[in-house]
Amino acid sequence: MDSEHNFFEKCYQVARLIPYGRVTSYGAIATYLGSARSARMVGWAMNASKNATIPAHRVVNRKGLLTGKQHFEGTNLMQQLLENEGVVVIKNQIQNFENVFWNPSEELI
DNA sequence: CTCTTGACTGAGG
DNA sequence: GCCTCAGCCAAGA
Repeated sequence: MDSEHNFFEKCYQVARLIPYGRVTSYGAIATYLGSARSARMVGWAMNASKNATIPAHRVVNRKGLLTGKQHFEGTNLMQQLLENEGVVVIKNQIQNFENVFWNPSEELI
């Protein structure tokens, strides 16, 4: 119902498709969904994703900054999760961001 | 219906 | 490179 192909559902699906040890940006997801200007909606969807099993910690802003870490438990849980996957994070900033960046519009078909 | 908020992004100074 | 402003779209009060 309800539009199984909602913006929300799409966000969730893409988020689930993010490979292990990779990260992407809100804008990249929004662009892949066809709404490049709706990056905020992606983040907002992620907020609602708390009730779903989604690796939201793999989604950061275009700078590779963990802007959403504040929404996780604790203050460095998001960083811990990323480092656990091999992603180097220093002070909420993903190191070697270009290398771990995963673009759904390019790598996903 | 109107106003505010928000896990964003790009352009301008 | 950093700070600020404007655009964007959806949900809640």
